[in-house]
Amino acid sequence: MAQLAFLVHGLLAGRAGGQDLSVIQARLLGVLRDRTPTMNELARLLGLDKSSVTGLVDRAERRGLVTRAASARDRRSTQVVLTAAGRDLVSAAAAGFDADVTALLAQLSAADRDQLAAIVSRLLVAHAAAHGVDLFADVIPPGSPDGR
Amino acid sequence: MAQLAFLVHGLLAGRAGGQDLSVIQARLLGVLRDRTPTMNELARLLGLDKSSVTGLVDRAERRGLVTRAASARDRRSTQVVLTAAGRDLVSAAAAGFDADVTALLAQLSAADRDQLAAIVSRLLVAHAAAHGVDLFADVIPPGSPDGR
DNA sequence: TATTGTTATACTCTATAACTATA
DNA sequence: TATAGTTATAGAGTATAACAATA
Repeated sequence: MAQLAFLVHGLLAGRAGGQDLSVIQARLLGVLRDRTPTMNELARLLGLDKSSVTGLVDRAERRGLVTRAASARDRRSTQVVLTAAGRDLVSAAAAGFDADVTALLAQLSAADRDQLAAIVSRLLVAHAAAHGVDLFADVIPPGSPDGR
Repeated sequence: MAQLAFLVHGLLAGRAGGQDLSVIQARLLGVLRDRTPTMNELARLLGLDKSSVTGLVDRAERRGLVTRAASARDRRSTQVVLTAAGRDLVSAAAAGFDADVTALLAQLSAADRDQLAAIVSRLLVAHAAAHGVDLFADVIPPGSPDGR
């Protein structure tokens, strides 16, 4: 299991790196694909301290991948928004990662592939049920909106 | 697959962190459990630049987890050796990780567990065969000498 | 000349603590 | 007072380039 985890993690890191992104930068952009959270929410989503998020967003903004926008409702808050360039980058990384996983699974028989998908799905559901509810709903790594 | 990879990776990071180890420090100690490689070999095993390994070993040595020993055959070389304290630490982390994986898999039926083990094993073998030979033999994360 | 390891340097990533502005 | 975000600071982890010692 650990070997598999390292392998898949390595595929992700490789595809992120192909776009000159670290894994955490890729996760940041991935989270922003369907949300415009505040800095605080981003810290919770990524499991980081808010000061870490400041630096993370600073570097992404410097590269033109995200922008900060003033919040309308609370003048203390800042919303982080993905730019078109950022969206292109994360989409390319996600597509590559999906292709990698597909290629990896292609080495199994169709029956094995189906079995694996079913068992892994049961495992994740059981784990989510055993621990808090949506442990995963908000921490989806880029390239896996469909759970693949 | 990505969710599972993140989950297992998180278990590993948590158990390493429980011993005040980063994942890379845990991998360093894990690699040293059955080897006394040179700095150069360590760089290859961990996939890092040799200058990165210098810093990694410096910090581990400062904590008394590893020692540097002059190589007998080549006076340019340094061999890195796990101390008793380092061995205790990595063993504790490995045992905890194994327990976590066992607990995770316990949520599946025995039949699913067997199926999963068989399929993952086939997947890793197929991947290793498709890419260079022992891609994994030398990059075993701590806690998984048995591939579990 | 080539190789082993370290050093100098620079950057990313992370956290804690102190601070500013707003609520 | 409490919260949102930034800044100051410190440290781990990483790489590139230059270096010393040895082969």
